[in-house]
This record gives sequence, structure tokens and C-alpha cells, in this order.
Amino acid sequence: MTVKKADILAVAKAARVSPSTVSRSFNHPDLVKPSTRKRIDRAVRRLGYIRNRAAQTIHGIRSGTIGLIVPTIDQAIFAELIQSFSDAVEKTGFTILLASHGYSLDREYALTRKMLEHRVDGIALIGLDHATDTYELLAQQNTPALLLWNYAEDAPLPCVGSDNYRAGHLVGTHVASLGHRHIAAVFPPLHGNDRAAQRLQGLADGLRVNGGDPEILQRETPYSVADAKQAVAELMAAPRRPTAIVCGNDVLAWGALHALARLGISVPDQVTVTGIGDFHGSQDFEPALTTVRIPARAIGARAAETMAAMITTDGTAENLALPPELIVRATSAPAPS
Amino acid sequence: MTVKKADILAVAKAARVSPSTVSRSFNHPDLVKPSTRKRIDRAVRRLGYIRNRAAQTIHGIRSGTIGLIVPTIDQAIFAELIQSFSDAVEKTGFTILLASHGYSLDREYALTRKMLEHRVDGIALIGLDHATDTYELLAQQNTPALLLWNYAEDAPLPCVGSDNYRAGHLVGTHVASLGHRHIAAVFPPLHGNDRAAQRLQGLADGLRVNGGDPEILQRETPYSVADAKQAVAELMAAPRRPTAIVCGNDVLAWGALHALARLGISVPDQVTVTGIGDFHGSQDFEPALTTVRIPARAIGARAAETMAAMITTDGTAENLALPPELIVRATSAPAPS
DNA sequence: AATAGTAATGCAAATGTTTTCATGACTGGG
DNA sequence: CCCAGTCATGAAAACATTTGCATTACTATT
Repeated sequence: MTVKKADILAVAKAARVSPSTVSRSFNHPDLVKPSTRKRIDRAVRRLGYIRNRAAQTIHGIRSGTIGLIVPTIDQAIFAELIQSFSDAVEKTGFTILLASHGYSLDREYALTRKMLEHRVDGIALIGLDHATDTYELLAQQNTPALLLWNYAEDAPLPCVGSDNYRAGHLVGTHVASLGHRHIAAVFPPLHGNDRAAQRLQGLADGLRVNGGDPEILQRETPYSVADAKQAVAELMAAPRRPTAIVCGNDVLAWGALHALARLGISVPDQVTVTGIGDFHGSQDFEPALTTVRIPARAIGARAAETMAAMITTDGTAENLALPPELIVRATSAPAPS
Repeated sequence: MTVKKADILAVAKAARVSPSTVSRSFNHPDLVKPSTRKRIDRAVRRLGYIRNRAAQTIHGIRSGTIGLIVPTIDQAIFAELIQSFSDAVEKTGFTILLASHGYSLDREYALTRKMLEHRVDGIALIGLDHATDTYELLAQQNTPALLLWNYAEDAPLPCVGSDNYRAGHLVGTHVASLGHRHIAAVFPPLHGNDRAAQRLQGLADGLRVNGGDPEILQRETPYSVADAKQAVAELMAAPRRPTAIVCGNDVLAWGALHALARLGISVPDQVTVTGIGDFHGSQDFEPALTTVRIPARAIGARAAETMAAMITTDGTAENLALPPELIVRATSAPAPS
């Protein structure tokens, strides 16, 4: 076996001081004489000493970690969210403990437990829909917890995010106001995904807001360009084609646009397509995608700040709504008459 | 302040056994009588006790965390890699400590230190190019370390990944064999990105392999659809247009395709476009993108397995090459004569 | 030169767990 | 009914650090 790693005692001996002094020189540098501090620093460097946070943590000192539990990582939108959350968290000195559960609330519960075993200083979950076990666990351990991505006034925990019903509603009114009456809704599976469900509900209500009662054909498809492309291809093969394809998120909208390109159906002249999210790339798609912007970066950043504040103060926080915004680009137009 | 969190002593008292027995009932359940185990379980549940991994860790017991340090999270390809790495890591019971450095090797060093403070059981870095400080640190702390994403026979640490030179070379020979002689290379900034540099080198060599000496116009652009789109638009406005646009990765290729669509330039009849990576969505792009597949999911999964093996055995591992593979789709064709 | 005050350091207890070793409680074979 | 063997449990040390308190070493004031 290799040599034992240097501990604080080894440093103390090498610097000819007591362990206490070494510890202080790290944590309260102003309490130790500059000359000894220098001696200690040299010893630290020479021995390659690295502090052991685990040992600090059992003193009730913060672990310096924040747990982040997401449904999946490799979806454009969560990646963006994680990135901005991570960046902001990093600035406050914490490190992220990351896990994904693949839309299983049970696995989410298990992961939450695991995070708590690691004594994370705070924990962030995506969305508002979680197992009651999870909520109870969090309440009972009184670890600061935050829900990000969604916003709801009456959320059971502090939340930072967008109102997805509102996002769907924006799309609905936009599409309805363009005169579309025959609409296909291409959405990801609603199970375990409160965002999608809320968007769909908002969409339905938005479409009806002008008093009309449009025909809505709903189609569930996995979250991928390929599946959306296929779904839309099938949709357009049906005898009565929709004049607008409203997608649950931008990735599905990309799939829809590719399908229509392949079929030679012109967007937006023949068919209107909309997304939700405004992911990287939607703006520069050809034609540029009409969508609703969910401010992922802002949510991540604000959430991290809120989290840090919760940790360093008393664990409470205000809800924060980052409103979605309709971005009309080149894929939506009045319904052909 | 709230009530103190339950510790193992509280559980022991509640179950009327010693702390040792509680500990055993967690770690070696077969050593404790089923009836007492049940009693302990009840106490655990009643008190909401959650084990403190920090306390375990200072016994030299593994922390159960693996550090993963990436350049960025919100790039399609890394997201995919992180996802598969995370999934595989999860299966072995570890949790990921994640951080991103934005292509700064100095920040990478700092993050590595931070991970070591947390006493991660292993640490994974992206690519082969790292600060010497980082390498020294890792060697000195003898924490199992793994380089993923790239492959090189003579890597300074065990590595699992693809040979990016080879990937570039595949593109080069493909494009050259189609007769293209006037080529634009649209690549991300090479600084701090050994992958891109190697791909470019491989590309140049591949283009020349048939003895020809094609004209290569190199263009650096940030990693984004928007920037690539703009770059290609400028490229095509020049008096002498390239007949092939070879992109450093698929995202840039998407940008290129959108630019060409906008300009009404037909792909592949007028211009050939290629990517590298084969990201989600490239297959279903319209037209489908010719690219080189870098098996991100396989790399992530195998890397996680390798990491776990390194941790549970002696810390060494064999290099593992997951070869890139040319995928010819609809965006490449012989050069127009 | 004694005193008081402050700056710098050390001692020892405390943190929450695991593990080695020891002890006590059973079991079945003679 | 005793003994060896096994099963179940407990006591205490160990892990790497921090911190309250005590002590020592200065410095400035009278």
C-alpha cells in the first residue's frame, strides 16, 4: 500500500505547532501570527495536505454540497438549467451532487435519501410533483429544499420557475388568434411530468379563450426529434390534416419541422408549428421557431442564489416567478382559408 | 432552533441496544438477530434517522462519490456523456459530484482540489489535456483518476474514449474521396480543447491521403448553432465558395445546414456538409447529417465501469478505445464538376 | 517594575460512525 | 449436566477535524 495521506497532525508536526493552530490558520487566518502561518503554509505545500471536508462536516459544519436531482440530464433544456445552476452555485463555493431519476418519483425519493446521507446543505428538485414520502422526508430532516423549474403560488416548498400553464396558454391564444381551428398537440408523456400536463391544460384553455371550440388532436410521443418526426409524419398522412401543430417543447417542434420539410409541406404557409422552451438553436432554425421562452438560465441562476440564501440564513425563501414569454418567429401564420 | 437530528446513539437508545449493534444492523445485517434488527428498523423509522456518510468517510470508508469535471454541461454531447456516466455510476451505488470549468485548465485544477477535499473515491476528467499541476495533484493524492472522452495509447492516466484524430481522418478521407478540393473547416476554438485540435489535424491529413493537396479554409467559431450559421453565411458570400463544409461537431453542422437552407443552397447537390459526433437529432435532421459517430453513451457507461473497478481494486485500469465510425447520410455527395 | 490587557498558541473534549476484541447467551453432543 | 462451539451483543478505541477554555508570551500603561 502507498504512504498514508497527510493529515492535520502531520502538518502540525512539520510546522512545529499544534493541530489547533493549523486548523485556525485555515479557518480564522487572522487569529494566527503571520510568521507561523507562513510556516504552516510551507508544511501544507510540502506534504501535499488537503483538508478533509468529511471530518469538518461531522462537526455540524456545512458539507459545502448542494444536491440537485433532475429527471434527465441529456435534454437540452435541463442541461441548460443544470449549467446555470451549477455556475451560480459554484460562485457561492458549494459543489453540486447530481443525480437523475428518469421521471420515476420512487427513484427520486431514493436519491433524496442518498443526498441526505451525504448531508447536503440543501437540495433542489425539478417541478412540483413529488412523492409524499419525499416531501415528508425533506420536512422532517429540515434540510433547505427548493423546487425549481415550475412556479405555483401554493407550492408546498419554496419554488423558483415559470408557470407552465401560462406558457401553454400563451401558445393557445396565439394559435387561436391566428384563426386555427384544427390543431394537433404533440406532447411528451404526461406521466410524472407535471410541466407537460400543465402546458397542455393551458394550451387547451388558451385555444378556447376566444370562444371558439377548436378540434384538438392530442398525440403523446417520447422526448426525441426522431419520435416527433415520425409522429408528425403520421399525423400529416391522415385524411384531415391539422393546420397547426403545437408541440410540448422545442425538441418535438424540431422533429415536426423536419417531418414537414421531408414531406415538402411549407411552414408556415400550409402549417403552423410552435414549441415551448426556446432552446439553444430554435432561434436559428430555418425557419425560425415560434415558441414560448422559458428563461432556463435565469431560473438556474436565481434558484442557486435562493438556495444559498436559504442555507446561510434560516432556510426559508420566497417563491419566485420568472414569467414565460411568447416569441413569435417564422413558423406561425394565419390559418389558410 | 429545531430539534437535533437523530444520530446512531438515539436510535440505539430507542431500540434498547448499543450503537455497535445499530451500526452492524446496517452494515452486516446477517450478524444481528432478526428480532433486534426489526426493533432497530422500527426505531430508525420512528426517529427518521439517516446515516451520516461523513462520519463513515473519516474511517477511511469510501465516501461513495465520484468527481466528474467537465468543460461544460449544456452541450448536447457532454450532456449525453454525463447522463450515461451518471446512470452507470448510479448502478454501482456511487453519487456524482459535478463541476464544470468552461475550458479553463486553471479552474479545472481548482475544482480537482475541491473534489479531493470532499474525498471523492475517484475522479474523472474530460480529454487528455490538463495542467501539470492537476496531474501532479492526482498522482500525489493517489486517488483513482480517469480521463474520458479521448483516447490515446500513451495517455498519462487511464483513458476511455475515442481517438479524435481518427474521427477527423475519417471525415477527411470521405470528403476527399468524393472529389472535393475546396473545403471549409468550421471548428470551435482550439484553445484548451484538445479534441477539436486533434480532429482538425486528422481532417487535414485525411484530406491529403489520396495525394491531392486541397485548399482548406479554416474558420473558428464559438460552439453554437447561431455562430456557425452566421459563419457559414459569410463563407458562402465570398467570391469562391467551398464545395464542402466540414464541421468540428454536429452542432456547428446544424448551423451550417440552416444557413444553407436560408440561402437556398441545396445540400448535398451544391455543397457537402459533415459533422462529428452524431448527436441526438442529427439522424433525423432534414437532410440527415453525414457525420462520424463518437459513441458517447458507450464511453460514459464503460468509463463508469472502469472507474468503479479502479476504486474497488487497486486503482489501475487499461486504456479503452471506443472507435469512431463514419456514418454517411444525406448531406455528402460528390463534388459538383 | 508591577499590572493589566491583548495576542498567540496549546490542550482536550466533542463530533457520528465503524470495528476489533471481549463477553455473555445459547445450542447440541457426549 | 457439562463443555465446546457458535451466535449475539456491548465496550472502547479509532478516524480527522474544530473549538471553548486555559495558558503563555508579549506590549503598553502606570
